[in-house]
Amino acid sequence: MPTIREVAKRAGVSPITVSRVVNDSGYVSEKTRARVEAVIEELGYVPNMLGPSLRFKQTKTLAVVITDITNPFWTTVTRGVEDVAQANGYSTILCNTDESETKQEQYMQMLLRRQIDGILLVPASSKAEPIRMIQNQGIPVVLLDRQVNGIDVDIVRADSEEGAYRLTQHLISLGHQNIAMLAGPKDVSTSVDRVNGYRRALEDAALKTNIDQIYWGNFTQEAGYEMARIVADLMPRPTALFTANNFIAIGAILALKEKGLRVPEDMALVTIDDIPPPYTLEPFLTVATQPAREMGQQAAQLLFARIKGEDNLPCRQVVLPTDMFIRTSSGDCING
Amino acid sequence: MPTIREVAKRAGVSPITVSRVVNDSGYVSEKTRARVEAVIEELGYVPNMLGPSLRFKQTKTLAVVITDITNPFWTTVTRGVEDVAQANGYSTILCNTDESETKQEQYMQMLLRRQIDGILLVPASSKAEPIRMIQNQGIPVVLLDRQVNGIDVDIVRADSEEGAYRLTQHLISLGHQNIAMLAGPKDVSTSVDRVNGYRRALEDAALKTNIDQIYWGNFTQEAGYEMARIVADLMPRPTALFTANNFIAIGAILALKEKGLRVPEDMALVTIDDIPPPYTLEPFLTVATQPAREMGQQAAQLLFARIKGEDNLPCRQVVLPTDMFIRTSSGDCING
DNA sequence: TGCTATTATGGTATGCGTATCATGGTACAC
DNA sequence: GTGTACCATGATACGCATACCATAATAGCA
Repeated sequence: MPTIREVAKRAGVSPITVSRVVNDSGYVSEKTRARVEAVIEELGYVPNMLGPSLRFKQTKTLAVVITDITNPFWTTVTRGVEDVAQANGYSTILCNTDESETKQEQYMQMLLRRQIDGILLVPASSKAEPIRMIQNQGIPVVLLDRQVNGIDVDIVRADSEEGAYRLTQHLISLGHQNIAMLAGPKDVSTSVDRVNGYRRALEDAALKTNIDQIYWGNFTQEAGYEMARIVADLMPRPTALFTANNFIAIGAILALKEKGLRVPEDMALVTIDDIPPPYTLEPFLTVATQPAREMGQQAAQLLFARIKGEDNLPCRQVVLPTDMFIRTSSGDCING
Repeated sequence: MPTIREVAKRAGVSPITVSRVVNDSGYVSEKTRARVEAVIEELGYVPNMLGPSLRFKQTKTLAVVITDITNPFWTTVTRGVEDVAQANGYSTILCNTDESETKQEQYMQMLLRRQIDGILLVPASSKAEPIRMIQNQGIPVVLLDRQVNGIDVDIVRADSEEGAYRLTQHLISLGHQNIAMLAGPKDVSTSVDRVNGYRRALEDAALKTNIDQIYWGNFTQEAGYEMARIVADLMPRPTALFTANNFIAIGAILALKEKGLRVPEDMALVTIDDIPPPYTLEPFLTVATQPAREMGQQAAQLLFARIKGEDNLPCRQVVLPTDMFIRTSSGDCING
């Protein structure tokens, strides 16, 4: 690995001249440029970023910290981030917390040591402290998808509340009066938002919201399975299910099937988040989807605004609309 | 962002003493340690890795370069890499090439500039040149999943040939004599391996391999759809399909359905790679799966061996067995 | 007491690219 | 000839943590 000095020596110029050739900055005569470029080629010189990074305190690196790297939703968000990062000459480091606070904390330490320029974070917990810690270090942060109370911070998220509202409204418009909600965790903002949207739709339709119709669980297939088994045995049994994400939906459908209940004939079903297209034989879920890639892009843009010095602006909240697709799982009008 | 010097000053010691406290190395009296730790806490000091990275030419960072970040197979491989990296105190940078040689090249440049310690690469092309370039820079590389001819390099992959052999054999054992293969690209080694396994099984069973029964395409749903449409119209129509991966399988099933053909009644089907569990309502594909996480782990271990100085050892090839799951898509014995 | 081993601390040099400032040359106008 | 603008190149210093060597104090032992 030759250094700029070796290249300079061989080309008979000073290191700074090589630097100018490499970065296409300042004045260099054509003759010198050609000679230097020849030597660079010959030695296979690649500049070492660490020098300038150390000197000028910027690594041109962002971090994206997500909660599940095997979930295409998050990796699609990450691609959105990369779109913008690359356009700005930045690279991204991707970190996977598995929803663990401890892992998140470890990654934060690592990222700070690496002098990362900014962090895009899907919080693994609803605690403000870890985020405050980063801010105290002077590192810009933008939250993705999940809100955290008690802290002033930029955030980009989808309008879960509105998406849930519309899905619920759709079920109501089909004639459903008894709709159960299989929700995610109580301490994740998107989960709460979806419950709120569901509630608001019921209230607007003057259907009494029965608190017992809301089942708090997890964003997993297993949780969906367990919750749906309970709902299936209720008397009277709800005629429709609102599941808070795609994994819950799949778990729920499995449980219903076991109970001999068909979707949508015996139980209509709507959900947030689609099954990734390459894995579905036939899209059948009526869903509200979150614009993953755009979320990543917008979040990265917000982050760059901060990095480039808009420190004093008040924190912004970007809320993107969901897309709704009415398919077969919600069934037809039950009164028709 | 305080530096070690500021901490040292405030604690009334030299920077090197602070370093010893932080890294728990050398001798430090209990009294001094306590004082330094208090100051570290007070100032929120986080060591800057860039200094030592620059000085000692190691960044404690690996890169994983994959071809599709939204494919859970690759991200699971990545988790395997992380398992091992973390245990060794290394971080990983994840790069996504989208199967593009240009993107791969750009990422390589970036990684070299960052003085990455080693690279785990899923080659976006079968060309040896990009890999040789990295090796020339003295950076250890281990290939993942795909072989590249004409170059001496470590590789970790699954035994696609054997997996394909067993799947084909299974179809033959069920009585199928006319089995079509919907393959991936001709220039990706895993694709070729799978075709070879299929051929070998047919030969061993003394079934004439008809070259026209092999359809080369892409590892995508669209390709699977197109190829299956052709096969469905053949006269005589094959009684079984071997699809080279899960996306091709799904595309093929869709096409067959359109043609009014049921799986497995009218057409048996086997494939390599499963549909990720959280997205299947019911696993029904008869598959040979590749041990993604283990592949990542083994590859990372190989890489660390190189990083830690086993430079002169000959290149190794780790071939992991596939797991076979016989489910409903391959159907029952057609002669029974 | 004198010797070595152990404990505790610090000074200096190092790695790499480039911002900043400085130097000197050429070309052109007046 | 002088002044000005531009072109071309270089010297120096900087950022941070730590390996290496040096120093010094104390403890242990004959």
